[in-house]
Formats: sequence, structure tokens, C-alpha cells
Amino acid sequence: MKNNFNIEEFSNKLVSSCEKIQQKNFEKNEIITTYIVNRNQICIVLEGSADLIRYDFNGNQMVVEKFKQYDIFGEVFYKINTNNELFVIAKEKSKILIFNYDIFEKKCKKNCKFHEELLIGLPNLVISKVSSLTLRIELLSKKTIRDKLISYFKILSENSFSKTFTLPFSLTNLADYLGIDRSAMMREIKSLKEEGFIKKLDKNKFTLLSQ
Amino acid sequence: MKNNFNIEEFSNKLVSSCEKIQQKNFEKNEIITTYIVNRNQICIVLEGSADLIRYDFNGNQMVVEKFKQYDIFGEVFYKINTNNELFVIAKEKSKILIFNYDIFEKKCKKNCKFHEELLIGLPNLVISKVSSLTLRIELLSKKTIRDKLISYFKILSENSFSKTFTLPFSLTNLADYLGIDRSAMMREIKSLKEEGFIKKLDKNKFTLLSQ
DNA sequence: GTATTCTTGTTGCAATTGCAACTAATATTT
DNA sequence: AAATATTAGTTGCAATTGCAACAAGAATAC
Repeated sequence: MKNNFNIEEFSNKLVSSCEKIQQKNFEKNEIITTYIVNRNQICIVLEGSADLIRYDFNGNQMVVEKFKQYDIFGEVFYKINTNNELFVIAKEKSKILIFNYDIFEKKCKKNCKFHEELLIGLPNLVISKVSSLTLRIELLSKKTIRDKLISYFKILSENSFSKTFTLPFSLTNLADYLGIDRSAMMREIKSLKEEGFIKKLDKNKFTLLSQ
Repeated sequence: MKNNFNIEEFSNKLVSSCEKIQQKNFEKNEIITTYIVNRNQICIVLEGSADLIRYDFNGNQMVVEKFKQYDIFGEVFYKINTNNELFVIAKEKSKILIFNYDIFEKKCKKNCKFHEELLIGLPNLVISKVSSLTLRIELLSKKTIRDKLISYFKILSENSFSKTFTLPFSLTNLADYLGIDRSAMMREIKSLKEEGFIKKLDKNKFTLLSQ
């Protein structure tokens, strides 16, 4: 990216001194926020991870989205008319930056550097979000489990500049990410191994064999 | 949204007078842009529509994303390592706003109102994009065709505040949007009709029957 | 350091789905 | 106004997939 904003540096640098930007810690399983009331809230995961959970009319819950470090979320990004209740739950001890959409318009009283730097950094975070959502859509659109796996493995391989790569999550989460049944996925991974497309080096470390 | 920027008014108001923001017209099937070279380009569809097409190694093409009026796109939003060639093609006579990511940082010489208003309006456009991508991911994640259809129909119904709604595109495009085979989808729509879940009023006009 | 939870791995079976291959009906171009 | 392209609608069939139900290993919590 063009500008030299770095979320990592930014989050290490200081505890928010801005009156418009909160920095909160959450324990595992604590509710970080809900998407029930519209308060134009935006959050950034500085440390830890969280799940966006939907409780539907029957009371069953499902994970709608998973947020990891430096992911941005909030009901601002989820303008979907639905009567379901949505909660964001910390999956582990987490540190979250919470602020309101209006920081785009209103400067804070102190006109602080924290506020200013966040504004500079936000576009990149949102752009990254769009990019990863788009990637996931492409993968979810593939018709077969094999296609999804191979396409995703290729991307991981290209991103790591190597035929060997490590999954960013567990195999169980991979199945959720690709929207497929875990056991069916395991079966397909087995076939891919047997047919010589991939080699499994470790629990979630693979090598793509070209052909 | 909080601020009162309105892309519709904005696009009608004036032809871009800003040296940093181009406004171009394209004929059907013309190439609007490519995602091959990184030039931090951002585009907005003011009129018309366009498809993001991928040409893979075998030469077959597939539609990765579809853009309609007021959608925002550009290679900035597609930081995915892949060797494939990506083109955006006008699907009809279209008017497109084209500018560079650096308008966030650099003001133009004239310090013009066009530039300034665009900057105010951009966040909302991107947020809408995130929202619609997230919705599509939720739908694509559903395991069965029936689930995808019912979930989408419910959203359309809730958005139009009525049990009766019109699809924003053809049935063929609906199948693509939901990542399913069109004939299988038609079969499922037929079952939904027979089982009394929906009523088909017209080519792409349905009523959700509650139960 | 034991218990509990989470993850991986596997399989049979039934259900769902994609594919191919059509026809008919609309739209769009020329 | 005719020709071409796009969309809707169907169906048989084979292949893929989800589901259920396990067992065993690994990681985490207490």
C-alpha cells in the first residue's frame, strides 16, 4: 500500500488516549458486541480472535464470520435485514479497539495523533477485508470440494512463495471456511494424496505436487 | 448512514472537473480496466454494469464478480496472488468514474469540491460492498440449494417489506450468485412451489408463503 | 496430572447435486 | 422483420456430498 501506516506498530505504540476511541480487553467467551442495535460501531482486533455468531429463530447458533488479529468488524459492515440476533464473542483473551463511524467526520477535542493515525490506516484495513471476502467468495463458488481445496492450496502456496505451505487454521475450520462437510473434505484430501496431487507433511502442512 | 452524501445526486451533478478523477464512457464489451498491473486504481459504476472476468491457464473464462450501478471495484480490492489475467468488461453502455487510491492522501491542485465530496462518500460505498460480500458469503455457505434459496428469498422479502419481491437479476444469474447449477436450482424452485413454500408470480417475482 | 474438550481420521449410506442434452419462449441485434 | 443470443424450463443419470456415528490422538483446562 502507498501510505506507511502499520497497524502492528500502531497497536503496540500506545493505549488509546483518544476520547472517541476505546481499547477494551475481553476474556474468552465474553461478548464483545452485538449487531442488534445500530450504533455505527467499528471494531478492530488488536490481539486475540473472535466469532460473529447468529442465533436464528430456532435458537441454534452458527458462526457467520471469524475475526483474527487486525481484522475489522462491526454492525456497520453488516447492513443485512434479518431478525436474527448477532453477537461477537471472544474466542480467547482479546484486546479490541472500539470506535464509532463518526470519527470519519468529527475530530476529537484534543485533535490527537492516535485518532489521526487510525483514520489514515482504516482504508487499508477495510480494503484487506474486501480482498479476503472476495477470495472466500471465489472459493465458495467452486462447484466441487476438490476444486475448492486445490484453488485454496494454490493461493496459499503462491502467498508463501513455495510449494509447501501451512494452513492458517485447523482442518475443521478449513471445512467451515470452504463451506463443506468436514468428513467429505477429509475423504477428498485422502484422494488428492493418493492421486499424487498433494503431500501431507504434518497436521496442517502440505506440499502441492505439480501435475 | 450518518453523513448525507448521495452517490446518485453526486453522479448527476457534474462531469468530473477534478484532474485526479476521470469519468469515462464505455460501449458494451469494451474493456474498462484490468487487474494485471498494480496501479492502485479504484472505479465506480455511475451508469451501466460490468463483469470481472478471469482467464485461467486453460483459457476458459469465468465471471468472478458482477458490478452494477454504484458498485465500487478495482485491483486495490483484489490483492490475491494469482497468475490469472483479470479484466473488467462493460456489459452494456456504461459510465465509469476512475481514480487512484492516492486521492486519500493528496488533494488536487484546485482543491475542488468534486474531490472532496468523493472522499466523504467513499467510505459508505466500500461499507456497502463489504456488506453485500458478507451476505453472499452467508448464502454460499449454506449446504443445500433449498437453504440458499429460502435464505435469500427471506432477505429480499425483508428488504422490500413485503412477502412479495422481485429478484434483482435473472434466474440464470441467481444460480451463479448462489454458486449452484441452474438446472438443479430450477428443480428446487419447482419443489418449493409444489410444497407450498413459495408462489411464482412472474419470471422473477415470487411470494414467500409463511409455513 | 487427570479430565475434558477439540481435532483428526474413517466409513456406509442415502440424498442432493451437477452435468448433458434438450425444447420453448423471450430479448436483442442487425 | 429476420436472425441471433439469452433465458427459462425439464429430465435421466451418475457422481459428489452431507450426515451419522464412530475411534483415537492432541491440546487445554482445572
